[in-house]
Amino acid sequence: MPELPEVETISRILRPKLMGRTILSAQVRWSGTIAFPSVRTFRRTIAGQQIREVGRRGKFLRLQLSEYDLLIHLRMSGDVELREPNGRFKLHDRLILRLTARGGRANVPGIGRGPRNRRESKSTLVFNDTRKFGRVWLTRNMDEVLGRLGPEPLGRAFTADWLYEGVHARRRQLKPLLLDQAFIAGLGNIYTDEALHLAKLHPLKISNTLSRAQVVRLHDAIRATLREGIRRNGASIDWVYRGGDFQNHFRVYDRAGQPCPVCGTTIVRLVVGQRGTHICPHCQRG
DNA sequence: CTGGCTCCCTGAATGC
DNA sequence: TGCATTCAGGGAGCCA
Repeated sequence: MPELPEVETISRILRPKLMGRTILSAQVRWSGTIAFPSVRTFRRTIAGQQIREVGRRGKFLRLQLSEYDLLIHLRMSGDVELREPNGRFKLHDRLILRLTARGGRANVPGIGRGPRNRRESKSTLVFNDTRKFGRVWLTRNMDEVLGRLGPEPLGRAFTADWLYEGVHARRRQLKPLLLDQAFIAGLGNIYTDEALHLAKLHPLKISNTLSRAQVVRLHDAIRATLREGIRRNGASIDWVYRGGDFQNHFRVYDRAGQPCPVCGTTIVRLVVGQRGTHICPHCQRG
């Protein structure tokens, strides 16, 4: 399931391929995909928009367009890929954007100028999402979608001091707090379990009981885990395959019954905040 | 403020 | 073998 490192990987792959291209038209194959605006308005508005920048905020993929932002949340099973148009769909394709060739000029009916150039190598940007949880927004004011997100854990604002203040301003179980996108943006189930194990902290520990040293460990662990995830191009599990390798280096996630890489104790799976949670009962004592 | 629960949805795993 | 049931998971929304 795409978390910060997976979305970052997708963003880095797409960025050089998409920059400067213009969206010719949109085909919405499942209307529920479009969170905002209406499908009708979405289709009309996005045509003719040029892709100016590709980036990420939390787990959102962001395509900065001429006048709008296209925000994509992959949730569980979403994937975005550039595909050469062959007229065929894949199962679970939800949204298809027709693009000009790299550096190509817009040729939108009613907007573009000049005759259609059939030799142009056009592409399609496809949002494929098995479980239909993913959503897409097209907005002039992205803060309406992203405004409540917490800081980027790999950004400058995310310091050990900030984290200490944050966990002590609340009284919450550690894991649900780390998963709360309004607290920190980008952590999901995998990286939270991995970071807590690296920091030797129990997921049920109450946030405002953390010592200074524990907060520093947690801060370092979050950053180290996310950086390793990005370095390995994310984790490739479920139906989303990105060529990532991090799934082969999990310390605890999805490893119940197997030995802890640190101490050899058998890893246990429990449920915390309705989420499957994996810990080493020796390294992460409550 | 906090946590628990449900819902959305599909495919893999499990049960009979 | 085949059909039915269960479960996972990100985030919104609801309730206590």
